[in-house]
Amino acid sequence: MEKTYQPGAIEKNWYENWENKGYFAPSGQGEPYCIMIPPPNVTGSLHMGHGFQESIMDALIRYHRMKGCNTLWQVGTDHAGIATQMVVERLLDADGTNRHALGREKFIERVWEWKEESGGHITRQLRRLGASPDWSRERFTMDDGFYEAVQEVFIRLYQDGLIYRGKRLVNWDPKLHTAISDLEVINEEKKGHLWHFKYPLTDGSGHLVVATTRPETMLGDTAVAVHPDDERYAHLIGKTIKLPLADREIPIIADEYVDKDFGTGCVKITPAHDFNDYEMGQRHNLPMINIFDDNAHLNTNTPEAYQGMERFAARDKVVADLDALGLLEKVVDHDLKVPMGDRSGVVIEPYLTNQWYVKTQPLADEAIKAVEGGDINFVPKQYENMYFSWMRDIQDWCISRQLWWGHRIPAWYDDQGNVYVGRDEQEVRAKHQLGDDISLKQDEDVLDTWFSSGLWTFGTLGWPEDNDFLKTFHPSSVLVTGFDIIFFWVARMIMLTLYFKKEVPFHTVYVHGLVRDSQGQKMSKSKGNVLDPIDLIDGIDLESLVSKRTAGMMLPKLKAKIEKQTRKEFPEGIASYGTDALRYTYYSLASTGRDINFDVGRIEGYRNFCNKLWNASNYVLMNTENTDTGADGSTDFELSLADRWIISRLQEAEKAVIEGFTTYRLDLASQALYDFIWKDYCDWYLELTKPVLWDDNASDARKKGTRRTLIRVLEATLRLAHPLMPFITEEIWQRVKPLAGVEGETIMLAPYPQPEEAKIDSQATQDIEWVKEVIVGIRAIRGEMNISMAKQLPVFFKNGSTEDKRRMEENTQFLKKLATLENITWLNADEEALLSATNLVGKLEILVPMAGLIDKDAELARLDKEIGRLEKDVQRVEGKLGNAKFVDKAPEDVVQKEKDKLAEFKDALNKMQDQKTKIAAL
RNA sequence: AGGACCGUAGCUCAGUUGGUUAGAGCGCUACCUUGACAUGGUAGAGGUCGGCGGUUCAAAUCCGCCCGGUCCUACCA
Repeated sequence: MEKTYQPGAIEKNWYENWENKGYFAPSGQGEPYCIMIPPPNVTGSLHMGHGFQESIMDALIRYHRMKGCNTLWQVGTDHAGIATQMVVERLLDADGTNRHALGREKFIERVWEWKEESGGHITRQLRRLGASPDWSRERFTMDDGFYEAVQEVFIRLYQDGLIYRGKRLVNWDPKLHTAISDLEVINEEKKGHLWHFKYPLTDGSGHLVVATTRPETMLGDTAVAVHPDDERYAHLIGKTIKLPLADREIPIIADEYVDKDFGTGCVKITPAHDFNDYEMGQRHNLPMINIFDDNAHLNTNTPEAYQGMERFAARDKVVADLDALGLLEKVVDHDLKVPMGDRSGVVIEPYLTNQWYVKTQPLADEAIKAVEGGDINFVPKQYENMYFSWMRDIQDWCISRQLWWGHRIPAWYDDQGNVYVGRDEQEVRAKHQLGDDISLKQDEDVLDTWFSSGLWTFGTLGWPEDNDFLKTFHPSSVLVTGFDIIFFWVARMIMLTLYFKKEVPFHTVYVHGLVRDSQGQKMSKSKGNVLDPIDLIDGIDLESLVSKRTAGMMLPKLKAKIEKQTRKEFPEGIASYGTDALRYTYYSLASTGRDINFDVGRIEGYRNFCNKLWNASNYVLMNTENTDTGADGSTDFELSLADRWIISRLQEAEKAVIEGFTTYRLDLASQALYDFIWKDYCDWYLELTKPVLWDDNASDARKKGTRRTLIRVLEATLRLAHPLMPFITEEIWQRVKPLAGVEGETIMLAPYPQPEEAKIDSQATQDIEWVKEVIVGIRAIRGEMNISMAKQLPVFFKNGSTEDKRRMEENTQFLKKLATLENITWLNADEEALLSATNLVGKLEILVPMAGLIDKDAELARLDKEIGRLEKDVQRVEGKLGNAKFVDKAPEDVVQKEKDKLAEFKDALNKMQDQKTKIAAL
């Protein structure tokens, strides 16, 4: 084996081997276990959040596969309507053309071309993470088969009266020229103004003052509203306003929505350009005057002077014009939230358009019941509240998008504007007896991408066709996802799946946190704090990292800042840590749904952990290869105390890791495994094997027992660790398996370890704990007295029990080797010891003679420290026991424990004080 | 405004149904190249568990209030 662990050298080979051999496919046997990947955006590349999510899924999948489940991990990507269309439009732009010049058909061809070239990027990266999905079943939301499912769902929902078309106010993106959902609108806090305008009353009796943050919309005002109980304005209700500039007469109405205490208490109402005003407009039957075109430029419903103006230019002009008329009362600074398009970054307009909607209430009712009734469980549980609160206040879902890339809506219109929904034009004609003389035109719009991803769990399995895969793997077992798409996706999957499949899409939703940088900042390109998981795996030099982080940066100032920050944080660039270390870091931080702050210091620690495992395995192989390890099943071996102990500890480690998997606490699983490998197996057990293997007098049976245990515990540990660190465990396991008497082509398909109660040996555990305490006690004296580890010491044991004596006799060789002892002498009660430095293991005194080794003052200082500590302990416990209430009310065993403790502390204190007296008298 | 989550060592994080001396990794200090590993070993320093109250024999843990942070939802035009 290589002297140090070299991840790059093994990962690629093993991955190709696994994939080529088809190990990722379901076995066809055992209990079904299925995860559907949340389809990453096809335009995307793998970021830290994906890395985290995929690593979690892969661990769960590998764990269940090894447990013998019929395991399917279905992978795929999402066509991402807006994002993909934007990417390709940018390419066209660079070529000096655009989609309109190309035409719809050619444009879509171009998108497909692009998808073929670039769409594999993210799946290639997924492979680098060691992900083990069934690649043969990879799906894309625009696949033919999937399209059938999407179409079917649309048609059935339409037939069932759950899809309708309507003219409503939507979130309009004036740059992308499409409706977008509420969830794609980000409300940003902005500093703005509140303009106060005087609106003259028609009867000439004066004016009232309205306040607005959006002056340009006044051109579309169709009322002014006041609160019905507002005495200041009661006399105005029913009168009318002469709307300036637009020169229209509009009513003054009363509505409880108005807040008397805000601004002047008078609100201008623009039903076509504000969601609240829209509702008020409906309540009062107000006309809706749309003042914008698709670009949010002013249209012909506005006075000629404004027509064609861009919305913000129009704002300035409205303000100036009103000011010129003496109608601008004042302008005050005002903080407000501005709706911004998530993708386009421009201000979103509430805009009246014809759109398709899903009537969500009936679907939501069922979806709520599924979670309330426990058919679906969220982990952690608190996310259920988030889900409920959204579901209970759900709005109808606008599913049409004015894009070209996506699932085109299967609806046709005749010249009269009648709409016909069906699979294709022929079907529509046949069904509605429309002759060839009637021209039909398909709806230009496509469906919201989330409409198709809502069918992901069953659509990917071949629905509407009813096949074996669908029967076996649906509902899926668990959905692993971030909380940020619970509304976008999780909720919609639950609604649509319940409606069409009459069953839930998944039983458990495991919600993980967001990956942030080590400071808790969100990773973003503009902050320049993005880490690429692949760079953590392969490493990257500083210059490449800097140019990567600043690529495409337009602002020189920002670019310089990011460069500086990057050079400071990674002066040496990023080292190559390997996939397993990256994955382990994710797991160690994957506690209950909270965000994780990714600190490069952690990954370095886990790279070291991989190296530790590598080198420990090297030691094991060196000592077992070409020897008899009992691989043939022979039983002529004998287990040492250390062997029994490590086997026992292995059972407990297995329990803890399995517990971590079943409760989705991969941080606890990884911690338990880490501690077992490093602290139990490497720090103690490997050291404890040396006195046996290197002892010429040890029996063959005992040596064989030790070698057998070394290799078998390692073999089981590798299987235990495999779901978390697939590559290194496979590499080592291949060498270990013949020596452990294990068959199998790959660790991936080897059985997962099962703890056996019978192998838990508390006697061995207690004995080894004693051995460890003795060794640590001696080392502590050595460490504090600056005695070299190389110096062999004589030690004396005094005041020990018969149990101590037995343990000493049985473990002399362990103690001598691990504490570097010259000899151990047991002193009977009546024997006087040499003047010594002392440590206690229970009542047993461990004595290291001072002669020539230990300075009197140093030992006195050490004793003082120890005595001080014990005095505090005694004081604390005495205080507790002196409290009558504690003694009366606390449970018996707790009180007894305190009493035992006190006795122990007092005994230790006495012994230490005696020592001090003796040494001080010197 | 409402809600959720978080605040534990210099940093990143664990801490189960309240009950040993509150733990880990990184970093730090001292010593050590000993025959798996310096990506290592041994020993050690470092915490009034955000603050104040309360419940309890006993609170990092349960309850209330406050402070600080993150996020979500809804927003007053």
